[in-house]
Amino acid sequence: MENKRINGNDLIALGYKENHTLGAALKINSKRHGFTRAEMLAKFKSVLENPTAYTEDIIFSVLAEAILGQDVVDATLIALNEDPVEYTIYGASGIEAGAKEQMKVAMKMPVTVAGALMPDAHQGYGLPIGGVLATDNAVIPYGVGVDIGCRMALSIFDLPASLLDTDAATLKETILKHTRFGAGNGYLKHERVDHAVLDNKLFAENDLLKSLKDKAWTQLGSSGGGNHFVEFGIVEFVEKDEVLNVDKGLYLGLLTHSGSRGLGATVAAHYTKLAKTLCKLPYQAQNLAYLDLNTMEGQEYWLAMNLAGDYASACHEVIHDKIKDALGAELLAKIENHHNFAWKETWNDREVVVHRKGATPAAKGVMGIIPGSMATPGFLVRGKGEMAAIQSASHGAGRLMSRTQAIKTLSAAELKDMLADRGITLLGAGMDEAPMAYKDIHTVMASQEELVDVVAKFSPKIVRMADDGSRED
DNA sequence: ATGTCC
Repeated sequence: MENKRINGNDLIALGYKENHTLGAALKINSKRHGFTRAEMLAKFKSVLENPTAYTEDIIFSVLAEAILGQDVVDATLIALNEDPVEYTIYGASGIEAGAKEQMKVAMKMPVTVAGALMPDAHQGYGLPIGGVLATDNAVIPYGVGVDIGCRMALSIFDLPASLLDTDAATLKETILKHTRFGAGNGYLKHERVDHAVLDNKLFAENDLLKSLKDKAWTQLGSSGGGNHFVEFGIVEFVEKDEVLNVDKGLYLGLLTHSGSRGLGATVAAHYTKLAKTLCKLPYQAQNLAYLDLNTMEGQEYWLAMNLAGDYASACHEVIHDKIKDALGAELLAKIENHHNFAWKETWNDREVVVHRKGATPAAKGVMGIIPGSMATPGFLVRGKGEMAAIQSASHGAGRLMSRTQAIKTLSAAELKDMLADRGITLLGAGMDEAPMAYKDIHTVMASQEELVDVVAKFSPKIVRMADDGSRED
């Protein structure tokens, strides 16, 4: 406690305003410069009270200048509205305060038309994960998320789910052979496959994308890390679905979760930085910097975002095709959806840009997939087109604890027992992906009954994720 | 999420 790191709240308590001076002070504090916490707090108080005395100070001049100029700078910033637009929260009691605070800031943005918070929401950069935001002709790179086009795909095969018992070894080998995980990982030249997405003319027209094309090729059909997975499981239809034309029964399914790999990450980083230089917002809203779609930069991002989305889709397609061919299976149905993306949609008779950052599109009749965790079911759903939710639903159960907290507190033995108990084979994965680190999917689903109907249940049985070394097999 | 800071 004595030497605890000084944070924004400590500075606000000293009288600092929540603007760029806070950032300048925290940046200085990050080095501490040999001062104790108490000495540093006294310094910060003194600089705030008499900034002119510090304009030549080797450490504090940057802060002093920021304080002296703050009124001028604040006047040049794009102002937030005083009153946030009202928005609906689903499953509010299970959502951390930080996510709601972030949403409130987003609702004060001058371009904001409407918003909604999904029941799996938690804090992110700018817009919370599980946040849906409709804007007027503007796109927020951090409203889409850093993994542009992160998405789900489910293949339902014409094979009985009993193969998971009778042919488990073959299925396990098939996943291991045809998937690749880990940050930065991809395929060697002779292992690569081709896909029409690589012929997109943007790879020749946009300099940034040109520089990323080769990496995109090497990573085509790979899965990456974090919460991404490829898994076999049981697809359960309790009754026939007339639209999909799938009979009641238990089928072998392949479910994948991944995004646009290095390509999307680089696009996101580039345009977030660009948006921040073009769109100067108050401190609390800096990560919500937006690009006007009537500008060249806005158009460029829109096209690059769509390419990253197509690329993410292609990655899933490659994985599903390889595995379907290896099994010699036929497809009964295939369902897929982005859950980190922005779309032009009509909301209450108005054209808006809908950002879904960790949210499943759920327009009336639109199908989507909401995964649980490695050891809990996911759901094939059909949207109800609820306008209060901007036609969206959650993109999963949502994290209950941070990755670091999960690795520090959860028991690997407990996870092992749970997997054995449920008959689940886990390949790779770290403790941060243990089911105990996630909210209860059933509670989350109950919170969004107005948003989606459940069509089928998916129970994971053979799960592959990136290995981060925090768990022994 | 991301070769986890060009």
